[in-house]
Amino acid sequence: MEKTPARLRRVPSRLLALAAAQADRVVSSGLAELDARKWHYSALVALHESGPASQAELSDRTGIYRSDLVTVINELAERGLVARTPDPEDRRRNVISLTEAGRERFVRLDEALAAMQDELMSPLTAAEREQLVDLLLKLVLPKRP
Amino acid sequence: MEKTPARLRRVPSRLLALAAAQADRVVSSGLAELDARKWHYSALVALHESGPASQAELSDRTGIYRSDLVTVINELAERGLVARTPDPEDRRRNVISLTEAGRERFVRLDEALAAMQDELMSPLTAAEREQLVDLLLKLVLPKRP
DNA sequence: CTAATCTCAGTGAAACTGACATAA
DNA sequence: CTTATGTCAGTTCCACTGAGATTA
Repeated sequence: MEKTPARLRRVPSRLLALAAAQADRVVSSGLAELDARKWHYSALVALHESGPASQAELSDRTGIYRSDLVTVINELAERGLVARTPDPEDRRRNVISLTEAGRERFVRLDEALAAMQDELMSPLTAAEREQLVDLLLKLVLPKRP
Repeated sequence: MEKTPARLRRVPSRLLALAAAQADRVVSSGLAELDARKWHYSALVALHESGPASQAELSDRTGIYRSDLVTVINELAERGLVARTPDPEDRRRNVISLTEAGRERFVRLDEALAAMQDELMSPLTAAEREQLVDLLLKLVLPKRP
């Protein structure tokens, strides 16, 4: 990958893919050491921030597909981090809620995640990091008419 | 994905993943309409810019794994865009070279790719696009002491 | 002997899609 | 009737590993 053709070097989509892959490696391997995965963290954050929710609602909040969410919740429940209880008001639904262990887990993962972000952003100054985040947000956010 | 938890909203690794996925969708689907894939383009660029090469060398220049490169070259050769000829000087090697059709193809894809980059960077001004590219390069480039 | 090159087979994860039973 | 929910099965693609055959 060293003699990258000049024409490719500044292609945005390629740079985004490279940077994302790099970031993903750091984060995924960091979380793996803690017996967790990205989606575990996403789900825990959503539950921590907005409280118990149905799986469909969680899917909305995290961007995880409903079908994949089943597995994530299974894994979190196995570890005793969330509880899955039927919703008495709508018997199609499960209500997913954080357990006490889940709350502690969230704090632990949150710290670890912050450290990983620092690590992978280390080539940038604080101002540059903010710039990058702002630019990415502009790219990612749905356009407003 | 609308009520994203505040804590997740500005996490760099997440934003990179989202932006990269978005870019990848645009580019992949755009190339698919032209019966091509990202790697096809990468290989064609490398060949166009630095001339014929062994597969190992191409792997270095494009970042495509040697094992995956086999398939890419197969696909390009099927379409008559590259020629795979044994290297007389080292009979372990294949020399991959662009055909005339490959050169034309490259030009076509190059134009299409540029248009797609414009499309996906459309939320940003020209200055912002440069900023973003520079920041990503800093993130991605191997550190020099 | 070892090392490099190409090839093939296969793994593991991510990002989907489709279909189904149950219940509203 | 239709729609929503949770679940399961399965597809496609990517990034990567490992091993074997050939040749240096």
